[in-house]
Amino acid sequence: MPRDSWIADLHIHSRYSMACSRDLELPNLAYWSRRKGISLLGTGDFTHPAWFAHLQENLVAAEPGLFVLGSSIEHRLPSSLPREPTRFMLSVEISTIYKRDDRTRKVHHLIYMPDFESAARFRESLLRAGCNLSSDGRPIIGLDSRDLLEITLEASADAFLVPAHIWTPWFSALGSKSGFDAIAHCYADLAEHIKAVETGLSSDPEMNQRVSSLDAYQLVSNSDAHSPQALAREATAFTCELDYFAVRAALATGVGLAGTIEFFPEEGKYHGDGHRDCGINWTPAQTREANGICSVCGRPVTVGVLARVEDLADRAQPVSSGKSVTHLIQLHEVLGEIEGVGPKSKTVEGKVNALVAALGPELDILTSVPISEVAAAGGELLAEGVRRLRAGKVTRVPGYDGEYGVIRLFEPDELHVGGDTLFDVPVVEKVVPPKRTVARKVTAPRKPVSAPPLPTAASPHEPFEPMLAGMEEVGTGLLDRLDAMQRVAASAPGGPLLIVAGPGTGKTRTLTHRVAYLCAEMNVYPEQCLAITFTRRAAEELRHRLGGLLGPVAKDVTVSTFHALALSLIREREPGFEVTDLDELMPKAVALLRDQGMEKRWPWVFVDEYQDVDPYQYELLRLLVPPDGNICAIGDPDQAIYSFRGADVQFFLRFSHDFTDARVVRLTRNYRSSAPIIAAAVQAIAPASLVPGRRLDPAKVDLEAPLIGRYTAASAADEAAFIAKKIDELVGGTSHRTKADVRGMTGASLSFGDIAVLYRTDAQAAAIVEALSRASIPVQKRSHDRLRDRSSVKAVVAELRLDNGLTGSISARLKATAQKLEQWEAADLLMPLAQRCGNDLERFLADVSTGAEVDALDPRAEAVTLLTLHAAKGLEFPVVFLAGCEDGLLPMRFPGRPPSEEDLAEERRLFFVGLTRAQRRLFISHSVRRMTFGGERDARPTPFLINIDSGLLDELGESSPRRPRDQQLRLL
DNA sequence: GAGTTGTGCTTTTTT
DNA sequence: AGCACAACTC
Repeated sequence: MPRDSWIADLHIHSRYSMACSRDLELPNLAYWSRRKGISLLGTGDFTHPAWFAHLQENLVAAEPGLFVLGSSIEHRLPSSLPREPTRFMLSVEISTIYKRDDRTRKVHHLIYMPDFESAARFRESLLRAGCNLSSDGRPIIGLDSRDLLEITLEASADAFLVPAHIWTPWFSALGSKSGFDAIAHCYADLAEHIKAVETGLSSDPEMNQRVSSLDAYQLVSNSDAHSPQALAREATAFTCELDYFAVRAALATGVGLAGTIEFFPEEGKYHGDGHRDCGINWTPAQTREANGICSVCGRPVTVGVLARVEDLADRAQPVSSGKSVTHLIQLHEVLGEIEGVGPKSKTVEGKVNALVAALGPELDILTSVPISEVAAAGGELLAEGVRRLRAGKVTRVPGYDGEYGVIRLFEPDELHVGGDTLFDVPVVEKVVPPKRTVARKVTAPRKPVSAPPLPTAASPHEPFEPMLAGMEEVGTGLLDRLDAMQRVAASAPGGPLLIVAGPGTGKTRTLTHRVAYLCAEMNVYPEQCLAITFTRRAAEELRHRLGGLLGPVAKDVTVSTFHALALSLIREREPGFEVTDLDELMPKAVALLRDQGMEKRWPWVFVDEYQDVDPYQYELLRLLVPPDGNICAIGDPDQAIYSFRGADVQFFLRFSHDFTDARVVRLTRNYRSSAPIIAAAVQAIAPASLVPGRRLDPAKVDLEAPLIGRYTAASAADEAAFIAKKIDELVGGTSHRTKADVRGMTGASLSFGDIAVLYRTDAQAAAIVEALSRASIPVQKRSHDRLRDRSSVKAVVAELRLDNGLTGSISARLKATAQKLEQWEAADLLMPLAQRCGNDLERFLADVSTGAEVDALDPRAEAVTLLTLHAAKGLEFPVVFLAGCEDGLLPMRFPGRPPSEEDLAEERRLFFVGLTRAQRRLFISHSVRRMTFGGERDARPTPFLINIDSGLLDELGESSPRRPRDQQLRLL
């Protein structure tokens, strides 16, 4: 290292991070930095609320963008150390877990902020995106890396991001398990903002310099310390000014960046390949020879950093950047080896203290203190050890599969008492091939590596649907992509048509293809078609998919919710009608149509979810369609779950009676779920099915399909803990390495967004949110949050529209309105849109009303979805947890009020809906005790389980011990 | 005004 | 069930 350089360690953690020492508080960090010889330390963990407060309380501003400890720690330090206080820089490591291109990605990032205000903005953006920052100092969030970078850059123009330990297999940008093949892929269109990468403990610059795509980046090293003692075990040396902006510039250009202090890469936990549990420790060549399969357990070995580097390397030899590289092992490890005791022992601690008091900072002792002085203070053996260390003459046993490697300075017999043989034993030379570095003077910034164009995270990955070129051109093959019964339904002639579509049988697909078929091949005009749904979401989905099939003419099809349709019919007859009570809309529309005669504008009417129509909606349909008219109703009576708000499944069941000569088509081929899930669902609904001869046939045949997991919990908290643990396994571990559960996941992998937890009542959510948050698993309760967001946005917009006294740009008016209503979050959300609209209020109002605009402004983090069974209808997830499957909860029972047969049947349908949301994995859980109706009581599993063949269920453990009462009964 | 009786509670979408 | 609250009665 150049003499005038200073040392920075810009990746550490606080006491609030998982598996980190409780001693990680600012005074201790300052103390240990001084002992180690660090001038600049990252604070780590600034997104954590408690640590953020601790930082604000204890730090005072120093050089631009840097801070120092407000209180003095000089009294704790020996006088041998320079009296310069340690500077701090706001830093945090963030773990992103998300899905891109159908693969789960887990990438760690280091983020730096120049001031507390920017850091606070950054925290708020993450909170707004739905991230949980409280349970771990290193938060796990469901955002795409690219989106995280965007949020970073938005928080401050001076903020920057450095990909962390880029080679580790499980959690990094280039990791073999869940990363990318180039840094640029990871950050997509924002990749140019990445200037430096952290090489991590298991790789050193030489290894990185065999990968030409990394030439574009400065290489930095940090300790990733989980305890104060580990500070500066790796570090970066600078020669620039000691301030945030100079450091940022040095990391961007290399000017002022002197080099790095490194582990011998073999010491890293993931350097080599192997299996820790099987005792297999292989070189990449050995792994290749064994085809990657562990000779002990037969499973693929964990492929380490060295192999990954070789995979991506496009040079046989490294091309040096000219930066200094210093390989070290820590002083306490050197002393531990010499003394024959543990590196964390009291003996070693005492020796280190004495050496620091005599010679100064640990790093100086290891790198620059004259050997004679080391010998004088620490003895000949230590001096020889340090001499060998500085010469790189060490023995290396590589680390693998999470096991640290071992670096030794001496052979065991050299350390025997007597010491005579010490200098006679040949020293083991470096194992790595001699380097042939090419000197390079220029460190000017280079162009980032070119990467193939990537879909950005913002663009949804919609399934490809070919577009019909035009109305006149017959869409040959339009129906080719349907199965036999879907085709029968889609191409049926006019007249009443009822499609009984079981879950996952392609209901929307069939409906959209029918519309497209009629328009493209049967001379039906799109404007003659009316498609009615219950929810805006369903309407949007229908519109979108029709657009994909029909192209531009799709917009001529009227797609509307029942309520929107009612409103427009009323407005045509009573211009200027304002929206009063939502419940009034349907009756009023029906009354008007009844008085004024049938509405004949749409000769072709399509109704989604027909099993959920209520008497008014039914009446409206009768007024839109004559008994022999072209009505196509689609739905599934076994999914009728809305009787509590007036829906009546009888309308579905008597369709053929209401509409003459109705054709009935049944869709039974299920494309959604695995065979065991489908079998269980059919068995569960059978006793109360409203579909004669109910059947569902799995389209996928997978003999490996996992069974349905069943868990008996001791309490609601235990059930929630089970769900949290299982989710951690399913995503292959969130922080520490968990035993991954990859069953049923051929060719794909899982992330948080693929997982849903369903329950009967909203009250159940609290325990689950609590357990998942504690496990750092991001969660979102659907609908609730969104509704709140949307309503506050609406309030702001309504106020903005009303207040004519306000003048100036929309953004200025928005600001004023936000102040008035104290709706800061909503205003923040709308601000970019407002700025785009300038002074055009109409455009602003129109854009807001589409809703999609608002959604697009709010990049939501991927998260496990929590929702009620009712809210889950129409959705599907690769993994579903069905929680609280207990008698009394599902089916819901009110004490003292026995449920009617019809009530029970609807609860059973709710269970059926829940089961059929799952694609690949389904977990059913119930607790033996549960709080209900103000008291905790015993609970039995839902009686609906009785109908499911026990061979389909996989008992995942009974956490509750047999109750004492039962044991006593046995004894009697 | 104090005391009594009755009701609802879960699920939730729609301009 | 068991509580909160509204609508009764005296």
